[in-house]
Order: sequence, then structure tokens, then C-alpha cells
Amino acid sequence: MQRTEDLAGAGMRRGRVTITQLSEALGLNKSTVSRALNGYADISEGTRLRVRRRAETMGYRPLSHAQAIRTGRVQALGLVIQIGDHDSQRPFLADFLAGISATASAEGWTLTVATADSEADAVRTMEQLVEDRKADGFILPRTMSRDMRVALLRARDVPFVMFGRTAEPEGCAWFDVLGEDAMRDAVVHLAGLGHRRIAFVNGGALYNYSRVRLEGYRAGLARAGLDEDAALIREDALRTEDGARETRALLALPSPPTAVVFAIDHAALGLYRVCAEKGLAVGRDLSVISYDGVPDGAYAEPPLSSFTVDTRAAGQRLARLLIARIRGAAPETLRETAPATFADRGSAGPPRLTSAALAARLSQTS
Amino acid sequence: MQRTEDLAGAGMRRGRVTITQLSEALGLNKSTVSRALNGYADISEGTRLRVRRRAETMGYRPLSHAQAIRTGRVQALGLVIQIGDHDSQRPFLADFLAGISATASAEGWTLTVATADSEADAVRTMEQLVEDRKADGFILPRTMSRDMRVALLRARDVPFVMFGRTAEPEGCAWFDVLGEDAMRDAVVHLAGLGHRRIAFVNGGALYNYSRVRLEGYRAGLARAGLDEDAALIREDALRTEDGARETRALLALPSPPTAVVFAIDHAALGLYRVCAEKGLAVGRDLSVISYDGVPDGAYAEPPLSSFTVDTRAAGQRLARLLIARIRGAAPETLRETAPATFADRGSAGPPRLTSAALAARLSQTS
DNA sequence: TCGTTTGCCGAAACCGGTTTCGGAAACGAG
DNA sequence: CTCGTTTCCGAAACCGGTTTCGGCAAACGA
Repeated sequence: MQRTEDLAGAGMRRGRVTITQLSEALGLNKSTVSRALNGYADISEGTRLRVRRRAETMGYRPLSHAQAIRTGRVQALGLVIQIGDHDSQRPFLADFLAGISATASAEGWTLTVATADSEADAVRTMEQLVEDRKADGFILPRTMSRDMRVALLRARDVPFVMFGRTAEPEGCAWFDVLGEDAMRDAVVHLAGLGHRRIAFVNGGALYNYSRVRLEGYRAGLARAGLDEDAALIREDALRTEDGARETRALLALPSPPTAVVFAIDHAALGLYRVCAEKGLAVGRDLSVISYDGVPDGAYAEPPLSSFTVDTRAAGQRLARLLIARIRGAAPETLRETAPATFADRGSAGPPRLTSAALAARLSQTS
Repeated sequence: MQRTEDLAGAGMRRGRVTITQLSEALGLNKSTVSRALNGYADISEGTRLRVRRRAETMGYRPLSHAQAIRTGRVQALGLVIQIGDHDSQRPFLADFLAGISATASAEGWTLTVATADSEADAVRTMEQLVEDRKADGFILPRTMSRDMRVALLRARDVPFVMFGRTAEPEGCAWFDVLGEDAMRDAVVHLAGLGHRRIAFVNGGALYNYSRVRLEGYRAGLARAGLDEDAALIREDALRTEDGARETRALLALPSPPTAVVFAIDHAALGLYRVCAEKGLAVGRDLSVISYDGVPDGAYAEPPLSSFTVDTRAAGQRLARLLIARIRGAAPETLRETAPATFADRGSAGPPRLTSAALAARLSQTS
């Protein structure tokens, strides 16, 4: 009956198995095979199964760029990295890529990466990639409150997911870590240790995460029953130098903080430097809690207490979301968040000095 | 005459310009257009020019995955990143990608990135990518002295270039920075400052760069007229902790070094930590010169003198080499090197103490 | 019993390119 | 002037898939 199916060696030819070879082995027309594999309704359940099984045993996998010529989709996720955007992003990059690449390849997708040195350049690059069908959709890292990239992709109707949220959520899918909750919990934790003057040093003002983390800080103050003092809120501290600068400014206040919450680990390490200069013991004379969980923080002395982000997991979830989005899921159904996990490493302890005592000691040192 | 060529709006249709549209606008057969653009000899110089110009004005660019179905090449460079391979690699990653992506996109190529968590996994991943025609060739970072990846690609006849060299160079193309020269110059520099006991802390033993850097260290000793002391040579220091461990071992010697040359910046930062513990002043009581030029080193106190590597430029040159390789150039003609540039930042100065005095001071401290 | 659906598959066109082949026109030699 | 070469381009097949369309046979309804 199925004598043609038993033509020995139909799958033994050198090189890739093509759909034509598979169809000949099955004694079916290649169009039938194609529809069977793509789940068309006009194929009987029996032959669908037969085709599936035979495809499996022969190791048939369609060539994505051959499909693309008709379907327009190449099974590739796009990622445009903005260079010099944010130093703190860089240590995460390998893990982030690992996460994306892991789930992508598990689904038979690949990752095409490009770089840009400005937001405008990123937009141009993405247009190119879409034009040339090198990516079916994009993962957008580090979203801004108002983001040109989002505007473009929305206008072009190109699928995308954001790592982070945005001020205008319509039509957007995202994954984000709840930095606001982390900042809130950091304040509550410090207040619980006895701190009453708790400062906040935020990251880049244009990024959306800064907006929400500030809100989290305020929520923490409210929950702890502390008043907000505008002098204790600083921003735009991305790198270690920035953090040192802001720490100096805070310690120069008439009534300095006894604890500081940083939005970014690398900036928090600036506090270490200033404390070393001024002879203050981190975690005793001045406490600090931060956010990101970078390795450098763990190696600091004392190790930096920080809310750590699982960047690899983030990459995985973003890839999964983007694939779903490209396959047609509505963006509103593709919004996920995860908490950051607190790693209490010793840079935050009960205050050894009051704010006044700290101020006195700082003035006598200088 | 060329009335057909003036069909208004032939290039104004929505979407991409196809080769069929272009050929209709020119009044030529699409096969002729294809051959004209691909430089076939049987097309007259006149029409070749006419086609080129018209393609330019109409903005025609062939769809690479449509070409790929016939040619088998997708115009994509492959890069498989080994996660957890080497911490020191991570800060470079963004720059490296930027370099590759810059020249790739300038030539109309793209970069597909995948990750792997072991060498065997990397090999599997590359096989997949080649099978699925997701990459036409690969850039191999961090080559080992004996490298499975090289063996596979050579066997499969897949084009590749290495960032680094290897023990068996046949059929290999590469770009590398001359770490041996840097190590040699570091020793000579320190000897010039008056140091006579100069230690060397190498990186991972399996990597090829370690082999050549050790040779460079020895060449430096020879040039400075110093004898080699096996006790002063350590290895396998990749991270800060490793560097601290090796520094302690060196300082515990009866006759400790007054200067240390590190093969890796992050390891060199471990020396800073040990010096802080033991109350030694870096650059005065103990000098250090390292290699890589990581930002962390520049921010250390005193800033770490290091041979800096332009990772972005490396990416650019590797991309250029790989494209040439894929286009058929012989690997032997595709071998380039560049020197590392010395950034003298203050962690290396004339010895304040002799080795004996240093040993005495260390013993009284403990 | 006989149209009419319905289920299921084959045939062929199509996607956007590349490559082979053959032949007309221009050219050169005798 | 004739005949064999070149030069240069068109026609058609091809790459590996997808999608549309039509038709046959079985099942169905009347």
C-alpha cells in the first residue's frame, strides 16, 4: 500500500532534508506536507500525524529563510544595544543575551544583535533590520519615559516588548522588575533598623525606571511614617563617580542622612569611596542599600546590600513574550513583572550615630 | 528609445523594490539585472552601469534571505558567547559587539548571537546555526591552545576567524593583540624603575593568550638582564579573588617581589585589596602593571597602570576579516595583530623598599 | 436513487532572487 | 562576401518553501 513510503534511504541523502524529499518519502504532494506541518484544517488527522512522525524521523526542519520569502518572517528576534548608554548595563549584558538566546533557540528562533550610539541611531538601525527582514520583532532594553523607539515601532506595526515600562502603555507589551517595591522595602528596612533620615539617590532622570523608583522611595517613607525632605533626594547618579558626588553633597547637609538608598549599585559604590576618604564605616556610620545586584557590589567591603535582579531570567521571559507577540497575541495580555530579591549583605545596620553626631564628626574631620 | 525606462512610478510602489520591478523599469530581463549587479562577465559595461545607477535611485537592495535560498549564504556573521567563561570578558562585550556590528552593517551584513555554557555546547550551537543557515561564518573569542571549535569548523569547512591565536595555525585566520609584547615591556619598564624582583601572575592556563604572555614576561626578564625565579611565576588568576590569593602567596615568600606584572586587570585589583589589608601603598611599597585596560582599573586608587586593548577596534577588524574569509580569501592572508597601548597611571613607581625590607615589614605587621 | 455537501488531497502558481542555456547580433578573419 | 567567434541578453529552470484553487470520492440529505 504505502510502498513508496518505504523507498529506502530517502532521508539518507547528504545535506539537509528538504520538504520535497520528505513528501516523496511519504508519497504525498509537498503542498500537502506543508499544510500538514502548518496545521491547516483541510488535512486529515491521520495524515497529519503520519507526516509529523516521518518529519521527525527524517530530521526535517524547514529552512527559515526559505519560508521567509513567502511568509515574510525569519524567526529572528532583534536586539539593538545602545552603546555608552549606561555603564551599569554592561555587566548584565552577557547574562541578558544568555537568557534571550536560551529560550529563543529552544523555540527554533535566533537572535540578531545590532548596536547604536544614540536613540535616533537605534531607531534607524531597527528600521533597517525590519526593511531587510533580519528581525521579526524587537526587545527594547532600558525604556525611557518617552521613547522614540516605541513611537516608531508602534507606527510601523512592528512587534516589540520592553524591558521596563513606559508612560504611555497602549499597545505595549513588557516585562519589568518591580524596582518601586524594592525601593519601598529598602526604606522600610532601614527605618526598621532605626534610621530616621534616609536619603535617596536616583538614576538617570530620562529613564522610566527612575520615575517608578522614586515613587517607591516615597511609598516607603509613607509606610514608615517619615516625612519627605527634598534635600535628601538626588538624581542622575549612574556611575561610581556620580554616586560619590551625590554622597558628598548629602554629607555636606546641616543634617545629613544616616542611610542612603541608591537606585543603582555602581553609584552606591561611590558612597564607599567617600566613606573611605572621610573615615566612615559603611554599614555602621552610614548605611546603604542599593539595587541591581552587580558582582562588584558583592566583592566590596562590607559587601553591598542590594536588591538583585535576575537578568538572565528577564531575558528568557522577554524572549518568550516577544515570540508570543510576533505570533499574534495581543500586547495587553503580554505584561509581566517580577520582584527583585533582597540580598542583605551587611552594608545596612542600625545607626551608630545620630544625624547630628554624624554632622559634628564630619565637620571636625575636615 | 528607452521609453519603458521612463514608466513613471515604477519604483514608487509601496513596500520594497523587487528585482522584478527594477528590471521592468529598465526594460530588461530580471536575470540580466541579477547578473549585472553580481558582476557577471557576460554583461556589457554600459548596461551594468545603467542597472547600477537605476538600482541606486530606486533604492533596490536584494533581500538576503531570498538570495540565500539559492546561494546558501545569508550575509550574517555568527558569534557564540561562552557564558561564565571569563569574568573579565564581560565588561568588554558591549564594545566588542559594537565593533563587529559597525563594520558588519556597513557592508550590509548582520550579526547573529547565541550563547553557550561550555565549549561542547558552543560547538553544538555553531553546528545548529550552520545547519539552519543562520550564520555564514563565525568569530571565535578567547581561543584556547587546543580548541574544539576550531577543529569542528575546520572539519566542516565553515569560515571563521579567531580573536587570539592558536597552537595549530594551519587554515586559521585571526586578529590578536600582542600581549607578549605588553608583558615584555611591562617587565622592562619596571626594571627601568629599579625593580629587580618582578613577579608574574598569569591568567587561565588553558587559554592561548596565557602561553604567549608568559613568553613575553620571560623575554622582558631576558632583556632586562634579570634571572627567572620560578617562585615568582603564578597562574590561573582570572578574577579579583584569584589575584588576591596569588598576591598573598607572593608576599609570603622569603624574598618577595617589589613589583608584579599581571596578565589580567581584574586579577590585579586583587593586589589592591591585599595591599589595603597589609597597609602597603600601591605604586610605592609594591608596584603593579597589568593588562586589559578595564574601567574599574582606571577608577582604582591609585589608578591601575595597564596595557589597554581597544576592544571595539578588535571587533571591527575581526568582522572585516571574517567577511573577507567568507568571500573566499585564503586564511593565511587574513592574519593581523595590533599592539596594546600602555596607560601609565601611577600604580608603578620606583621601589621604596628592597625585597628584604619589604619582607621584614610584612613579618612585623603580622 | 440522485444531486449536494463535505473532507481531503494534488496541481500549479507564487515568493524574490540566482544560474544555466541557447540564440541573435555584432565582429573578425579569410 | 561568407563563415566562424564573440559579445550580450532573454527565456526558463531552479532554490525550498507557502498558498490558492479545483476536483474527486465518500458521506449526506431528500
